[in-house]
Amino acid sequence: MTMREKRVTIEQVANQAGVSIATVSNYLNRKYSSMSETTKERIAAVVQQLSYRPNVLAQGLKGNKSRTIAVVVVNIGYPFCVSIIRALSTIFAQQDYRLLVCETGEDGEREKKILESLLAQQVEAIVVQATGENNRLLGQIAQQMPVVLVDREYPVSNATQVVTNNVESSAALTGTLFDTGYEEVIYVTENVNGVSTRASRLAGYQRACSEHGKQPTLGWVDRHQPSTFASLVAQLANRRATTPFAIYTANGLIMQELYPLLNALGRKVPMEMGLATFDNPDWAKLLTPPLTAVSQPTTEIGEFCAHTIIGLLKGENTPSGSQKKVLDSTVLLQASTDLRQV
Amino acid sequence: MTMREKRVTIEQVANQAGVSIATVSNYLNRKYSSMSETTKERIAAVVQQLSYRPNVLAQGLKGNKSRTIAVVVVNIGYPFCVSIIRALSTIFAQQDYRLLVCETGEDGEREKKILESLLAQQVEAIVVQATGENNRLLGQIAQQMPVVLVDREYPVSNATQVVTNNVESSAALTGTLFDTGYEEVIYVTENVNGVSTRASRLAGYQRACSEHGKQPTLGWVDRHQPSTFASLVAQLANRRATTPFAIYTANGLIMQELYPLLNALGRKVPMEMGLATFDNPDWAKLLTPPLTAVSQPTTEIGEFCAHTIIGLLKGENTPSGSQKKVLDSTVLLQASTDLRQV
DNA sequence: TTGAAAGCGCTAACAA
DNA sequence: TTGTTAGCGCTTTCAA
Repeated sequence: MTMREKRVTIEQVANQAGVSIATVSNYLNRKYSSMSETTKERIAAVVQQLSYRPNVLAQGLKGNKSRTIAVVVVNIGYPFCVSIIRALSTIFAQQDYRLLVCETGEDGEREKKILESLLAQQVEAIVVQATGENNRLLGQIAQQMPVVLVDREYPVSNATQVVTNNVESSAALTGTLFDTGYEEVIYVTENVNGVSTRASRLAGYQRACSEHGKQPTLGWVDRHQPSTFASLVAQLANRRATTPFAIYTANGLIMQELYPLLNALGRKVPMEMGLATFDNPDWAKLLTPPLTAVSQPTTEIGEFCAHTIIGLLKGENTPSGSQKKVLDSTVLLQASTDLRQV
Repeated sequence: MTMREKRVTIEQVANQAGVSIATVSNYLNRKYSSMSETTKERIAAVVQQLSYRPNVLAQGLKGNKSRTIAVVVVNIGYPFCVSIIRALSTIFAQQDYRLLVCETGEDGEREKKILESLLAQQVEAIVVQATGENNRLLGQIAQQMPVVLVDREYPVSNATQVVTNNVESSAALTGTLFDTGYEEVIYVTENVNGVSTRASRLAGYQRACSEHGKQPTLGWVDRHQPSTFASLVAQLANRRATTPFAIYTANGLIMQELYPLLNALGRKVPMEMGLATFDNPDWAKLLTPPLTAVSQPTTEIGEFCAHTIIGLLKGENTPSGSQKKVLDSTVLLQASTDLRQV
């Protein structure tokens, strides 16, 4: 490939159209207020012919506007993140904003690097599913541009928060499991580790337990250590098969790991063992029986973030202090926790 | 939030450090060849103190380098695309390149807009899972920067192609199903519609049929029209249960839609009905029984694209003409097509 | 109705 | 070893 063929510039357009650079610029920015039809047409023709496109970098340098928004998530592959990214991408594309996608891998250092790089990149706003290790930095950034914390809550001044009602929906699911007839609900989670969603879901579970006069039972796993799953399941294997219990996992990824192992136990679902998970991965309805889940309104979350930012960006009205939006998840009961069935 | 606080510029750093702008620039670009320790230290201190970060837009304007790569996929949510994006993102992040993610939704017009916008954005390279409707435009772009066509093959001059051996792996899977003992393999696909992967997988299926002296049976569905799935399954319901047949879907998304309907038929899998799919979605192993699948080396594909681009970008050695790389998929046999089992 | 000219923040010759 | 200067391509006053 023959690289670096000189790109067409506004100057060439101006020359060829026989007008000044400024006039072309005005034309491009639709400042037609007073511009002869002939000029317009002439410029249009040349733009067409040269297939000229203004250099976004140059435009940005002048006005400090990059027309770029960044989204920073823990893992680009998580269904939750994918869904958020899709929503943002769709809306921003319509508004002629570009979307920069970054991934922290739950690593605070990496997150810091990313945020600094975004600053250098002159992005106009940031949506971030934060690790919680850079709250101060995020606060500073939020003084310069819109920052939206999504999914996880942290004390960051000037940032907008968009979260779901984790405590309530977790409690609702747990309560339903007890009401359905499970004597015991075993909650399987990762180390909370400062992550607000994990803390909230756990709290919701615990609240429901105490409300139902039940003892909480926790199973701890680490997704990066398969042995933690194995030993949890080994414990379960030793149980008497008399009282039916339910397994409730704190997110879909845990269930994804755990499920094959649970299956190998040979316990009948849902009669001997109920199965439920937070998150509603697209495979939940493919399992036999289909899996009870808490479905988060991911598309709405993404859309809300996008609209918030667009609002902030055009209306220069700057709502000081932090805003917080809570969206509601839905409990989807399926056969995997239905004790009434045959 | 108090927007638009003046950002720190190189000039302020220079002033405060008592040196010239050029010296700061040299320092930033590690052109230490001859620079006194004191100067270095002084600049370092000021950079630190002001937490200065060079404006990427300005840097880019000068050298026409945006340090941005774009990836254009059909759908950000498809597991195949997610996997590619992740690989690209990881590698480019390491090299301090940013990744712009765009989505065409299989729409040629939208793809065209995106490509033009990327051109304006001065991206340095493009990875694209193309629709096939902008081959000429892609060819032109490929004269200015590296263009990698991924997944789908089209006649685009100067572009690198990265694909998998769709024909062979599809034939291999089909052949295995026949060998296993299924009298008939029903291939379920979407309209080929000019998409090379669909054509190849279909061709592979047909080849295997003829090699085994079997009649091909095609089921056509449209993912945007649920009724097509329903009517396909209705046909299957009328079959006598005597001869075992297998269903082989052209991709994971089709299987995802089809599976619940097939399940409702009540046919025993794998004895009365075998199930297999192209793609290896992460839920394949969660089904009962686990699903036979053709696993594409998505991570390798992404990595190959990334390395190709990085090579092209630094080594200005310009390999003229198109290159083509074929990576091999793997057939993963699971219980869903295992007729030997009890 | 149009154009000249001054930057935006940075890099890279070339001088000193 | 460091500084001066001329742009990169565009927007935006301010004049003409």
